[in-house]
Parts: sequence; C-alpha cells; structure tokens
Amino acid sequence: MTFSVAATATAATAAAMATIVPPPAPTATRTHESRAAEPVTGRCAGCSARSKGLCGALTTGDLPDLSAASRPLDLLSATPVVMEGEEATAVFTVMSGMLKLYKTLPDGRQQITGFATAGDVIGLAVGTGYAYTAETVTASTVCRMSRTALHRLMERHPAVQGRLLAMTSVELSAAQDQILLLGCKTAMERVSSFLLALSRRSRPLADGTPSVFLPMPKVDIGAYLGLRPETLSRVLRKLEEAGAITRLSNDRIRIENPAALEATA
Amino acid sequence: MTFSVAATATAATAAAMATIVPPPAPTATRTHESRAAEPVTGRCAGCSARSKGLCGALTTGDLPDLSAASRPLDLLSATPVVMEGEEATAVFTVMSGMLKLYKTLPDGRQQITGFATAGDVIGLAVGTGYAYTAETVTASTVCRMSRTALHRLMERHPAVQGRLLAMTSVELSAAQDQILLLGCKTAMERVSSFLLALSRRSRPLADGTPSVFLPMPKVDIGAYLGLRPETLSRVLRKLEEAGAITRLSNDRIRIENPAALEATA
DNA sequence: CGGACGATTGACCTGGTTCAAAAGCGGTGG
DNA sequence: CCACCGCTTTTGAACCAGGTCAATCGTCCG
Repeated sequence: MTFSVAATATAATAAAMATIVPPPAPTATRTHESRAAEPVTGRCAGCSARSKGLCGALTTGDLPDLSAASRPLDLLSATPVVMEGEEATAVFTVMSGMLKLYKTLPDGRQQITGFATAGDVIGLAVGTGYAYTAETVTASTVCRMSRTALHRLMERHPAVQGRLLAMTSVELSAAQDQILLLGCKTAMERVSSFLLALSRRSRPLADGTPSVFLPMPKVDIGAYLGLRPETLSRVLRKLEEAGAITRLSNDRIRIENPAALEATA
Repeated sequence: MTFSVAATATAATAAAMATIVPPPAPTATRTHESRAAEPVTGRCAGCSARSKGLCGALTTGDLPDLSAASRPLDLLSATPVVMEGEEATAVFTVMSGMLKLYKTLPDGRQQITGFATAGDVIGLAVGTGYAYTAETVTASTVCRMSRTALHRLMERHPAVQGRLLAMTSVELSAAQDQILLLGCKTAMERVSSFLLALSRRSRPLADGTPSVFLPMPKVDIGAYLGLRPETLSRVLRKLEEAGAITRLSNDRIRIENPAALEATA
C-alpha cells in the first residue's frame, strides 16, 4: 500500500484479508512447476517483492502466469510512470525505490496523496483515466502489467481479486486518516504524526534508536502534509529544540523521544 | 458510496467494475425463484435500494440468500450506528435517510470523512475495529448484515466481492479528491466544490434550476470541509452576493450560476 | 572555484479562527 | 394564536497560525 501517516503498515494487508475477504478458495494446482527452470518463471521467483502486493496472493505454482503477464522496468528519479487523466492501460507494482502520487489543480497547485514503496501497486483506476500522477522520487524498479492481463489473472486466480480488495481497503483507511490530518491537525501535529508513521515502518539504527529516512525533498513532504516547506522547516527546528528529534543529515532524522512526538501528534 | 465533493456519482460504480473487476462470472442460476412468494424473499425484492450497493450484484434468484442474511432497521436522527474502534461485527446498507461518518481526535476534534445516502455501505472494516463512527443525521433506514453473513454471501456469489471492490475503489478515489480539497483549496473553493458535487447528484427543481438539499447542520458541513461554521456562513453570503446561489431555506440552496461556482472551485 | 538548487531564517501579511453577541426559527405549552 | 425557550445561524471585531516574500546559507557537482 502507499503509506499514510497513520497506517499501521506491515500486517495491515493480512489483517484486512482476515476481515473483509472470504477465506481463499483452494487454488487449483497447475502443472507449470515442472517448467520452473524457464527464465520467465525464474524472474518472478527471485523478485524481492514476490511476497508483497498482488503477487503475494499467488502460490509458487502460479509464477509462470505472473511472469508472463508482467515486465520489470528500471527508472531514474523524477520519471513519470502514470499521468492523471490519461487512459489507464496498465498497473505497476513497485519493486524498489520510492514514488510520489499527486493530483494537480488547474492553476498548478499540487497535493501529494501518498508515497509508494516496495510492494505497493499503483495505477488502479476507477473509470478510464488514472486518478493521479505517479512519479519516481528516487531511482526505482517497477513491474508493469497491462490491465487486460490483470483481468485475466483475476479470473484465473480468485485470490488476486481478494488481495486487491484488501489492499484497496487499507488504502482507503489510510486516505481517511490523511483526511483527518489535513482537516483537523496543526502543523506541529501533522509533522509529528508523519514522523511517527514513518518510524513505525522503518528499521531502527544500529544502536536501537528509531530513525526515519526521507529521500524526498522537503517541498514534497510539505505537499503531502498540506504545508509550505518553510513551515516544515520551522516545525522541525522546534521539534529538535524540544529534544524530540535530531537531524542526522538532510535525509535522515533520529527519533529521540517517541513519547514526545506521540504527545504532540 | 459515501459521497465526496468530486465523485461523479451515479455511474461511477458501474464504471469501476468495467475497469478493475473481471467480467462477472455467469452466476449459477438457483431454483429459489420458485419460492418467490416467501415473505423473506419479498422483503428484499421490494427494497428501494435493491439495485444499489452490494445488493445490485445479485440477481433476482439470489434474493432469498440476501433476505435471510440481512435485517432492516428504522433509526431516528442522531443515532449512532457504528462506533470508531469498536469491534466490527456487521455492515449496514443505507436504504433511506442520511448518515455522517467521522473520526475523532483524543481532544475531541472531529473530522467528517463523508456522508452516506441510499445504497451506500458502511462499516466495512480493515482489521477488527470500525475505522470511523457513523451516525444518522436524519431519520434513516439501514439494513444490517453480520460480517460472517457477508463472508458467506461473497463465497456463494463471487459478483458480490467484485462489487465490493468496485465500491471501495470509488470511495478511495473520492477520499483522494477530498485530500486534494483539504490540502490545497481555499474556503471559497471548498464550498463551491461541495455545492457543485451535491448538485450533480441531486434532482433539479420543477423549473429545471439545479438545487441542493442540505439536511445536515452547518457545523457538520464545516467539519466535512475543514472549516468553522462561521467561515461557511460568510462564504455562503459572498456566493449569494455574487449571484451564484440563492438560499431558499435553511436547508435548500438554488444554484443560479453553475459556471460561476465551477470557476471558483 | 563557481554556479545551481534545496534548505533555512527572518519579517511581514492575511485567510480563517476565535470570541462574543445578536438574530432567526422551530417546537412547546399556555 | 401567541409567548417563550433552546438551538442553530449569522454578524462583528480582534487575533494568530501559517503563508508569502526575500535574503542567506549549505552542499553537491561540474
């Protein structure tokens, strides 16, 4: 899923399946496993996002279907992947890197609705056009699957549709949390919520202190939180003065006092 | 779906199905139709929301399943239906009336994430607890279905899961539009967007002029748009002075100049 | 070393909030 | 039928959180 400041990350997709998705029907075992040596099978089998996103809904025996339907792409940073309003012909699974998803107003104002990382699926569309623009913020690898291939995959493997429902539900919940953040919270509360959410989904430093990695420019964080970069900068300074965080570098922050952040969030 | 200022309403669910949902598998025709005279069948058959929400995914022959699984409830206004955080044991389809869905911060601030009207399904949960509180704003009728019954229904009728995915996708898109509204737009733009969205989904007056019905108090509209009721009142006055709208009564507004609203939204 | 771009800081401004009061507007009961 | 009461809506005036504008500072790269 694309992350939100309040999403509880890792186990969320599984949890969603447990609650609104029917128990997975026993997937018919196919005979493709004997062809496991095929390069096309091997590609998905060795994929780092294998267990995530849509692909996690499939068993090893289904990998040939998956490999045949999808194609990996390596992208530099600042590369658009889908454009808001364009005809939605494919979906993309993020294998590595980070993308930003945003909507644009006619006068150019932009609102980032989420950031996508490994395992997230982007480009699912309601209607014919993409609902948002997706663009890499770091060099990334994504896996392209045409819309028709996705439909065929869902027909052959009902679990894929269930997974898609689970993922969409998690996204919806995250979007509602973001609505709460944007509608109610102060700048300080927004930044604290954001840092806490990131720290939950990222690994602590060697010494065990929680930390967050912010590969995107500050202006993008601002566009996500509904704040100007100047405001973001001022709030981060206040948090640092209060001893809640330390700026290790421009793109890494150490959380010194999670409780203090929790209190202001 | 619960509505958002930018959702294109009526045909949206069907459109979503066309794009991310596989073509409906030919539903096995059952023999229950011969028992159509049963009272339990008749209840759903005569339901005004019959063709909407989850129920629209089922054919007439499946109505006994539906009737057996669900139970209608008449509710007064200001009645809570589901509470944020409580264990999610059931879902509810709105048959008539209007509900507000909101999230609450520890200090009491509330953000309304949407209003639900006939056909909308509320209470779909990610995890074990409801993600929001739902409360009637007018006297309403809702139809209760336990979560286990919903799971059984999805197992027996795959089209129900497809419909659920389509509805969730439409909700997600609406939520992202609301994020754009709350993150970027001015008070004037928010109110204009809101009125336009409502006018698209409501019937014009007898003389053909578009109008909107606002059964909820102004404070709720404000909580939805991220504004105080005072600000809302001032913006409405400005729109009226500009000749874009006319206040017919406290809960009804006539849109005099949709183009003017479009321009400010 | 120089130039470009992102991040930061300061000073000022403003849209929207807050606080307070008045005005509508149903309902209720005499 | 009207007087009263409680609540929502509206209006006014002062305030402030965050935005805007402009200058400075890093830092990364060629």
